[in-house]
Amino acid sequence: MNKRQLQKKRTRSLILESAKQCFMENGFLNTPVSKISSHAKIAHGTLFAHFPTKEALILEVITIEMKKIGEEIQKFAQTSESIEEILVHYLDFLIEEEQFFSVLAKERLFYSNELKRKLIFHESIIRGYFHQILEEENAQNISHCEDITSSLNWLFGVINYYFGLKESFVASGSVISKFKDSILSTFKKIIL
Amino acid sequence: MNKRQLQKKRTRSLILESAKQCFMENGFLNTPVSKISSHAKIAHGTLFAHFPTKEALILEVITIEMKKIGEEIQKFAQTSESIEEILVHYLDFLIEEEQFFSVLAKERLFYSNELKRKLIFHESIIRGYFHQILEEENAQNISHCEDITSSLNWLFGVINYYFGLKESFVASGSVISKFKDSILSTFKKIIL
DNA sequence: ACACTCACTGACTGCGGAGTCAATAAGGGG
DNA sequence: CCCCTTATTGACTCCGCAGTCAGTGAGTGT
Repeated sequence: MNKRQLQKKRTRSLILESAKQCFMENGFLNTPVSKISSHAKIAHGTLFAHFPTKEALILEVITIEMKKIGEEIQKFAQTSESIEEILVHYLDFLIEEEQFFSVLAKERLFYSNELKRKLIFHESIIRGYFHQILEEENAQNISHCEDITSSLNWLFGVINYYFGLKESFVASGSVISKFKDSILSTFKKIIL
Repeated sequence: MNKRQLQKKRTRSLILESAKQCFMENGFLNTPVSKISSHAKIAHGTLFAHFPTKEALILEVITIEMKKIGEEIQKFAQTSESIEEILVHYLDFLIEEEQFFSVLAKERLFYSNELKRKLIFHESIIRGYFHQILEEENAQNISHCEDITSSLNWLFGVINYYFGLKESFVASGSVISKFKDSILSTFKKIIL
């Protein structure tokens, strides 16, 4: 890879980093492209040489992040024995990336259909892991969850609720870590 | 009231009706003021003679709707004996006004702080009824809900989740009515 | 009948922000 | 060293939309 290609690649990842930073601070919709470019210390037009539209940039940022989650989840889905264990891991992961996810939770309902489909696709992978383990535990009589899908709706429902109203629940810091124990114990009630 | 005052009042309520209609179709944020005025068959400027800003109009529409809910809830809070009964009533009410509430659920996280506070205030009234009844049932050993507040977070969480992803869950018709039974049975598990 | 008030009109202004493009300069191939 | 390629630049265009305001005509009070 020669100097030019290297430079281009560096600029691209610089844009992606700056974008993620800005998006986490102000949300996707409230971040003008100009803010990202000034944050990355590049010209406004440069950004459009790398990404045809703002939408494409958002899509890329989210795709990258989702890929990371997918890998992370897969990792601890394989090493976790029980539904409780995998849920703990999942919540810990959300806590780590809470800034990003809370923005996502707040704005997801506004995105284009392509973006929505992408999000749903990734969420369905995560749901898949939970689903599978719950089925296994049902079979082993560890849990007795008649309707796994709707139980997971409750789970993702609260999580999104906490993310969405984060500011009402905590002045600063993580909402999920504040309610982690409560989430765990209530979810157990639902699946038992 | 003379002709003029009457006319003004009529125009005002015409605007409010049209606004609610347009908002339900396209959401608050994606409805330009021009669409509301053309729907109401009045001039663009007329709207601003009645409401100083678009924000004020949204606030008014939501306030009116919230008032209705408050009254409705109060009515059946007084006549309902058990938490299950009041929840059924509440869900039925949401089903009736689902179009409006699903838009609200999707966009609530984007509103100005004043609007958010207003929504939270109204929601807290509803929560209050549920809270009170749950405390009473706890006292009578009908339910055993250690953490009422967080149980209600789960409840409002799923409801918002279903509203937000409505289109993914049902092609047309009401999401809440589809999941009503599941919501009731799961909530019972949580509070018992 | 006359003057005045006021709801209503719609063309106009201002603004924020997405996307464009001719110009520039640095890199690479011969 | 020269010419071609290409990443970068930032001023500019375009667009949608919120909010304005001088003008109009019907309503009102005397």
